Amino acid sequence: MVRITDVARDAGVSPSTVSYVLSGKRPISDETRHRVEESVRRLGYRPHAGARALAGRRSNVLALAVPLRPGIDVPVAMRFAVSVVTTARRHGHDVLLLTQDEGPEGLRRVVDTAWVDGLIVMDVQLDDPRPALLRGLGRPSVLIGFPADPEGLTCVDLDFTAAGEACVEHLARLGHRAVALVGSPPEVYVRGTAFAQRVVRGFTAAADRGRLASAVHPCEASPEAARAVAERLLREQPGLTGVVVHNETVLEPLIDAFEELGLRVPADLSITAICPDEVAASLRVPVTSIALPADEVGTRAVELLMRKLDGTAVPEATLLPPRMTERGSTAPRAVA
Amino acid sequence: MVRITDVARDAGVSPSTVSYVLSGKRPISDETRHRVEESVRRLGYRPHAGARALAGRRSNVLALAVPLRPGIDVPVAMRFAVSVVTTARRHGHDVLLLTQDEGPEGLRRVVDTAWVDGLIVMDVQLDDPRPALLRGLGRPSVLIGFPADPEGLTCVDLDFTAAGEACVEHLARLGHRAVALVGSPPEVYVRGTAFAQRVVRGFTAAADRGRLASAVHPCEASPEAARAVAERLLREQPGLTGVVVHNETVLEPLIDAFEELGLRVPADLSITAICPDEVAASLRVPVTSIALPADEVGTRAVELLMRKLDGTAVPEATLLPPRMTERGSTAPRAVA
DNA sequence: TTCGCCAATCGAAGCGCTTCGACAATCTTG
DNA sequence: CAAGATTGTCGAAGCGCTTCGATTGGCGAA
Repeated sequence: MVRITDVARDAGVSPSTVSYVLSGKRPISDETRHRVEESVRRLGYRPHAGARALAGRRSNVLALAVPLRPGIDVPVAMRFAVSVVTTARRHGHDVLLLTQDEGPEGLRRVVDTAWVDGLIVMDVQLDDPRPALLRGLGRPSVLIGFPADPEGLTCVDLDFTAAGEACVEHLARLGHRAVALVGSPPEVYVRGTAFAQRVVRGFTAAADRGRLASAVHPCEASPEAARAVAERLLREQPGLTGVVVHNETVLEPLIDAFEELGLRVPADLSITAICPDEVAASLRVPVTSIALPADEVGTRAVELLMRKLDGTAVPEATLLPPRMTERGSTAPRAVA
Repeated sequence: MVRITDVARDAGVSPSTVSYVLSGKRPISDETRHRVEESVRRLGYRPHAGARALAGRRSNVLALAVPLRPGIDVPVAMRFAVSVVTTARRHGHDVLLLTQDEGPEGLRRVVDTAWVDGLIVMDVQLDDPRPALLRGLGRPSVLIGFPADPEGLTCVDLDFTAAGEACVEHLARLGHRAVALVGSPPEVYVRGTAFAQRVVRGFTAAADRGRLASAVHPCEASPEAARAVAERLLREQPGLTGVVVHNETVLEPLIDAFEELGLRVPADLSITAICPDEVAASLRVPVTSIALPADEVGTRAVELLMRKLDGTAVPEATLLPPRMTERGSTAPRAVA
């Protein structure tokens, strides 16, 4: 193993000079710097991470807590993780992978042992125990998703309110005058993630603003429930021509139900969804949708964390703007 | 932060005694040990990971290189990663996540900086540049999958030969006398992963042994290719009643094609596959299949690595036995 | 010419831990 | 009952790096 003293001897300088060349924390003359850099290259010197962490009080490692719970969209989670790793590397950091099954204790452990400089916690739920822990941990952290009380934390997520709005506005622009939201199962609104409510809020606000008739229907994750909701929608809202779906599992059965009830998509009924692109694109009728921008969320989370590590103040909430992909499940309202 | 000297003072012993209590590397009297353990608990002492890595020349961290390349089954890869982390934790190790985009250099970096004690590399291909690198790295490593030349390396994978055999034997047991293998796209056999060939070998060997008529057909990953293969099979092998599919993307179109050609599954034709359980189970006709046992592969990889870290010799190749899940796509051969 | 100043570099002191050799104290054994 | 072996503990020396204060030499100002 090549040590800093080996480089120093090779370059004819002291170890501290080598350190300063590498860190740039003190001015070094061009000539010396070049000589040191050349020695580093030639000897293939790589600072010992443990020694560096010990002396410098910085490990250049981030912890990433990934979710396991059922209901998680695995490819999305993975894309997110990859973008975190990639961005962290660009900032000279490595990523320690934590899974849920060690529980919140795992977070405390990697902080207490000084393994990590900061933490990124994915899939934060409304009733999550981790935010409270993070507040007391004394290390910078960034959350993906919003807990019940985001006070004093840094959170990143898709702007679900804006997503709900964007769906309605898209339909309104196409001339639709009566819209409905098919949402998540009822229990999600009670104790689940905050984003469900935010979609409802955006949906309703945009509909009211545009003077569209609107209705919201939670929906269980079963084909039967989808069928029931479809029938109910047509019964209760006769002029309905636009539907927003925020429940990927019922998307397909819902479309089937509508077509069996005699409505063609998009000729008679326009549908937009908030769901992963893969789901929207792989349906029999590809659906115009807004996806969770996993790459962007990951990148932003790391960048926010880096700024916190630098001591810079960052906003508590970062909401990423929704981006809609049109896929042909929406069309201008047919004039009767 | 609580240091080892704090614990030592609290327990009335020297720091080295605390260290020996924690590591168990020297005998300590019961009485002293209990006093130290009590102090550790009360003060919430957690050894500084960097200091430990520096002094002990062991970081207790593993690197896990996850694949990104298209064609990877993400949920399977994720389950694998999770099982690696979980098992590593059980052995007191953490896991550093490496992605492909830093290239093989990333492996060298984490080894040179002494971040990791060992490496686990997923998704090893026949022409992979990493095995050569690993050989020269001077740290224990375990590969998932087999490179062209596994000499001197430790590799784990599903026993694809046995999987091919198991499929044929299952069909033979049901009375089928003529079977065909629909395999991966031709290019996979040329420069892809080694497992494709191994399936063919097992398939052929078992068929010959059981005196079944057999044929092997590579197949492109398109519905049209599936259709073409289906037609060709029926034309060239008139008595065919059993098909083994090792190509998840054409599984569905293939079944459609057979049914359109007038063959019912499983009444007229039995089908078994080697593919992820999710794929096999979610088809219109759930398919009897053999899956890659992701959890088991991950666990085994870590355990092998731990043994190498302990200096124990381990086998170069570990082949996990296939496990078949019956799902109703296979039936006894109808007697004409 | 002398003084102070700044830039560039060095030396030494730690960071918190493990480990090695030493040393009492206790226990065997002939 | 002395000599040696064993057991339990301590002190000190690092592990490889960063960082702080000190030092040096060259400079312009007095």
